[in-house]
Amino acid sequence: MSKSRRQKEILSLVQSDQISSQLELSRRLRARGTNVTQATLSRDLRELNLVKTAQGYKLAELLNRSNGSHHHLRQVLSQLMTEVAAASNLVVVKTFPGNAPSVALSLDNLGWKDIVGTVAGDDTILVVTRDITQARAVKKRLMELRSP
Amino acid sequence: MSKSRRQKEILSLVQSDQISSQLELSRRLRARGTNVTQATLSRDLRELNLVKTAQGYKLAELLNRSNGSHHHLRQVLSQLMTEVAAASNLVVVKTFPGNAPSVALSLDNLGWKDIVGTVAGDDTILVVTRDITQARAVKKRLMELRSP
DNA sequence: CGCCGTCTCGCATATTTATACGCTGGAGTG
DNA sequence: CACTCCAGCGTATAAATATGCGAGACGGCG
Repeated sequence: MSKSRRQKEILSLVQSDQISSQLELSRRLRARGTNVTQATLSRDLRELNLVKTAQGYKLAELLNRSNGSHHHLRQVLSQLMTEVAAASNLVVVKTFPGNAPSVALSLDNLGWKDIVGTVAGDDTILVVTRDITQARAVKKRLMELRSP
Repeated sequence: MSKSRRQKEILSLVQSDQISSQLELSRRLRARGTNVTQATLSRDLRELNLVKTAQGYKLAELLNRSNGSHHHLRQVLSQLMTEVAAASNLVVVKTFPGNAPSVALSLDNLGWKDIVGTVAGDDTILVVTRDITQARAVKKRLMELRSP
């Protein structure tokens, strides 16, 4: 069985089931008639850009969609935000240097309907809402997020 | 030093430098005055949702952006696409069952300017282009991608 | 105060992953 | 054909990661 065929099987296995070790993957493949050692799988996984997560191996390209568990977003947010202020219909979020882009992405992913969009610099994010009231509401919720 | 302070340091370290093992992370933290064992880091990394990639530990939420190396996208595409056909201004891409969403995402990420957008079902993707000519061109390039 | 219950963490170790090395088979070349 | 290369892989093992267990810290609560 060719390398490419094997890698296809790996991708489809990994996407249908939760595989959490290379040994397990090796067993599953054997059950399907493909016989490889863990060493080869280690190499395959790197080539396919699969990463190990708490929920098994995942395609790195897909991690955002499949897995946007809010818990982690909040975890990240609470760790990286340093200040939150409202100004007119904007909320200004300060972060540790360099982390604004990550935090902004997390904010986007929260899916809050009163967040119209975000713009991130290096350590500052502008969160755009529709009006002053929404800006205050967002600020409030972000503050609560910081110290649960 | 509190757990939360330590986790903040981990996030910022991991985002500024390339850290590829927990031992290395432990050393870097020690240099900054934070002293922890590998075991604790293993737990921290899971809580922070950091995954190990060939380029070091990365925030799972960010993997798309930081790391969209086209090589891997193409690898994924070539593995999962089974058929490509053009129809009017659309390109119809067939994939292995269940893989259409992944492939569609990869197609989006290619950044081809003649791809207006994609819609994915379970094993079929509609790729929308502006006209017949673009559809043919996209089809051609996708076919080449499949067998290099 | 004394007695839980809960967190957090280190230690030791089990488990998992990566890799150095060497073999093999097929492609390309003269 | 004979020869060289090299991708691909297994074996053995090194390296890295996860975890069972218990200790200490801290906050209620009677």
